Amino acid sequence: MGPRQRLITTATRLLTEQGVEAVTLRGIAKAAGVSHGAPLRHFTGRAELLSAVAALGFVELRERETLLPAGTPRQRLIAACHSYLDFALANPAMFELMFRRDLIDPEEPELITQSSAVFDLFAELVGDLQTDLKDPGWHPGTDARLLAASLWASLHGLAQLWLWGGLAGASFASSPEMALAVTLDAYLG
Amino acid sequence: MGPRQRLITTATRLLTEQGVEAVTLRGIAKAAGVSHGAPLRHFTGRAELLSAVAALGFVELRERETLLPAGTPRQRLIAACHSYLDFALANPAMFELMFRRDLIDPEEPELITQSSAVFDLFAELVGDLQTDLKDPGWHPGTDARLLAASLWASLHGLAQLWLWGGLAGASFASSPEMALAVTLDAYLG
DNA sequence: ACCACGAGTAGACACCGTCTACAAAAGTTG
DNA sequence: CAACTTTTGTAGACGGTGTCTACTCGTGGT
Repeated sequence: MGPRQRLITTATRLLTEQGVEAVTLRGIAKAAGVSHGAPLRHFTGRAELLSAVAALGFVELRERETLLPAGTPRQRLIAACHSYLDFALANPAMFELMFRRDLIDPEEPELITQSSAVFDLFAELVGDLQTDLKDPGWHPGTDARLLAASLWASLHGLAQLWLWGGLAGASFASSPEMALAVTLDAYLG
Repeated sequence: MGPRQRLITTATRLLTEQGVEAVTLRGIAKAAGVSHGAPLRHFTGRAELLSAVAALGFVELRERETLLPAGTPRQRLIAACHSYLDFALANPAMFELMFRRDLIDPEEPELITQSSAVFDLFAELVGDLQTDLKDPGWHPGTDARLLAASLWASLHGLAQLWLWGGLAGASFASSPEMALAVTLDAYLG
């Protein structure tokens, strides 16, 4: 494992263990046992390193959505929605980093590739349900990618607001599962 | 206007003009024409100042949702949803600050008060539609606040993902209005 | 006259990201 | 083998940031 990869894994560990505030360039260098300037030999700056970390987050998210249990298109889409929320709740720091424009570089090709792959997979599940013969009439007129974007945004907002904490005491009980059920009922009910 | 209020308005101006990255304690002090340490005479730290700014953001958001045109409960709820998205798109920096836990103090009483007020108002609109006699059968069994939280999360995710930019090229056309229409159709269709 | 207090200043400290000059190690090539 | 190049790492510096402390300067009250 080259030094570049070692820095990425060290940063990932630091991120999940100590949160997004701890992922500082000097902190990563210290945790990796190198001097504070060493990371800049392998990355043009902090944004590039953290972009690589965030890209791994999207990879992990996609793996979750790939390993869904078999079932009807409807069951698989519902499982994918749960997966998204589960991922965000299980990896709050990574989830935050993945959408923090000030920490990562949105133009990074690897990041665009991996995030697009997640969305494409999700849109595919939506399309599968739309064209399922045994489940007809589900949003027949709307573009699958537009529908997927809308549904994904709902899940994303749920995860974001839950992690934000503002709605915790106000509305949900002890987990966003209840609200997710309402959301899924609205789209799939 | 006391010095505390002047610092808040200066910070707000700096935020909307130059983005969330520009809202630094020293930058605010310079923009206000005082020395770099002066703000700490009126705020315990940066988080308290920015929390006051974010609280104003929630106040402005609530004003938007209060000044909705008259109409049926259904029309008013739809207008409120558009208002939320409009606010986020019109004030992207403020919207980002309002949900950045690392910049504000989520425990700040004023912040909790104002954000709760927005949610309460939104939940009231949801409740009005639920009990509207001319529009029966809309999610009759679910708690109004839970339903409001789910719907709000959908709007929030839409705004967040749009401002993030990842879905722009991928799915929406040139504005999130299309996706919002899909979302509203799912909940209210 | 005194003094307490609100408000501001200047300097220091510990971080941070980034840049530069330098050194060592590793691989490549004559 | 020797010389050279590339990779990798180091140490220091610079400007920026949030926060703390000591000090100053009015202003109003007793």
